[in-house]
Amino acid sequence: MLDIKFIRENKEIVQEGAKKKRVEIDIAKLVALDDERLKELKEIEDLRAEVNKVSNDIARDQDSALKIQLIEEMRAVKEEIKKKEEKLKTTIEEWQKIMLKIPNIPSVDTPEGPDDSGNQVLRSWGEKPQFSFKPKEHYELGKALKIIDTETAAEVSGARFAYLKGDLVLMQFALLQMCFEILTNEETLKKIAKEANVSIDVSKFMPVLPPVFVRPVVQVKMARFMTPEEHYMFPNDDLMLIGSAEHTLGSMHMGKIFEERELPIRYVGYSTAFRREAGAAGKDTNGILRQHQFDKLEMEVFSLPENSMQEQNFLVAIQEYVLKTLGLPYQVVAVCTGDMGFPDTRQIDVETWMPGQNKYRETHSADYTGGFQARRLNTRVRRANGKIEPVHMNDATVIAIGRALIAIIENYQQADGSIKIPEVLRKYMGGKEFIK
RNA sequence: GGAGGGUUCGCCUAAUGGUAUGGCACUGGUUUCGAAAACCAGCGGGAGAAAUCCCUUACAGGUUCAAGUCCUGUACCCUCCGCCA
Repeated sequence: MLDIKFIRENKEIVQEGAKKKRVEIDIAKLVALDDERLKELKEIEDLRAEVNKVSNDIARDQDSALKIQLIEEMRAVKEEIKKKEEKLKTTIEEWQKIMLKIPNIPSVDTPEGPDDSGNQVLRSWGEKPQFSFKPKEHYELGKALKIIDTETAAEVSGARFAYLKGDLVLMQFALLQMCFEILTNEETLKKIAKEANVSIDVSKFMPVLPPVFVRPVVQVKMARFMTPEEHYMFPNDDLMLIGSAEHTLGSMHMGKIFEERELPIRYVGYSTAFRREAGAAGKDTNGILRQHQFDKLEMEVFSLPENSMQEQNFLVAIQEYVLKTLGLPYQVVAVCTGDMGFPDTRQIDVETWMPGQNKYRETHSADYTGGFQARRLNTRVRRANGKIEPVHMNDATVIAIGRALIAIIENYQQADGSIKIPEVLRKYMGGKEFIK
């Protein structure tokens, strides 16, 4: 949610931002409603002030005749307040409906475009591996090696589920181990920040295992409830499954006011993500690229507004470091206005090279939402000068297991169909060199 | 799932239905060579240039001129029972 004051003072910017994001909004109507809201609020507050004052008089007053008269009067005033409150409630409801539909404004360096065709490659890293044979896709290799079984999963659970088996399972935990070591080592983080030219204080990340269920009202505050049909809903329990650890990490500090010196706060959370993939019918149906269920390690950072853009750069640098460590070629992409998330002001994706598909595929995302989510969550910071404002929030993938495994399988495949295990992972896998 | 108890500032805590108390911690200041101690001030949120006003005792309603306090519902926490990895 944007600040209503900001909206009132920057109508054109807000309108233009929404247009770039391909979202339709009616600012004029919102402002008119807001005028109404403020007027009604003022009237009610004045009446309340009167009641408060007179009630005090009643408590003090000795003259019982006067008392009875005042009580009579206040009864009438109370009726009036009630009526006005009814009206205000309707006004606020309508006001809120529009407010929730106003997207965050794209940063100035966000490229403009209608959809993912407008995304801009910022840089790329790594040599694409050369093969003396035609590289295969992950699901062919995975099936032959008996480490990915989608057929059994289809019978048991349906499409877009999989059994991961054997060494691939060990590799998942190896990846997690490796990433946790990076994110909890201050020296490594300092090195990453320095190389990326990021000038913020780095500290360790606090590891978290968050709940995978979330209340829908909280999801609304995270601005991740724009498309309810993409989530698994449990109406009997008023719960839904999270689509990312972000949803229960970002909401950890609802209603909290941080002191300036407490920030930044950095979390790394591990959870399973659940997605219905509604509207993705027929897309990426083979293998484990697009699953209803996958595990993911996610970073969530609460920071001061002036540091938060740097913070996003830091998070992207970490993503790049992870991929470099694994020896996987990638490109960093500035996601354009028409493709970026509703609450994002700047979105950076990292796409990793997938030789089997002969293209880059999204493996990481870094969402900078500014104070947009924080305003809805009411997560704020008290500055040194006493002023209170929303914190800024960043959320970014460390590693999405399914897609990382695909990248490793396809990049490290051998002529005989085996998979060479990246050296950095071997120490977590009993020293093994190949999956075969 | 059943029974009972609870929820007031970061922590603790007070409040015959009469308009949220005090302490600790914290922040700033005085003092000090510096610190500790002591003393002074601030310390739930919002609007406002300010005066001031409104809101705030888990949340949502209700009764009342007036609700932390009475009533109803919900959430969460604790204890015990049941079930359970």
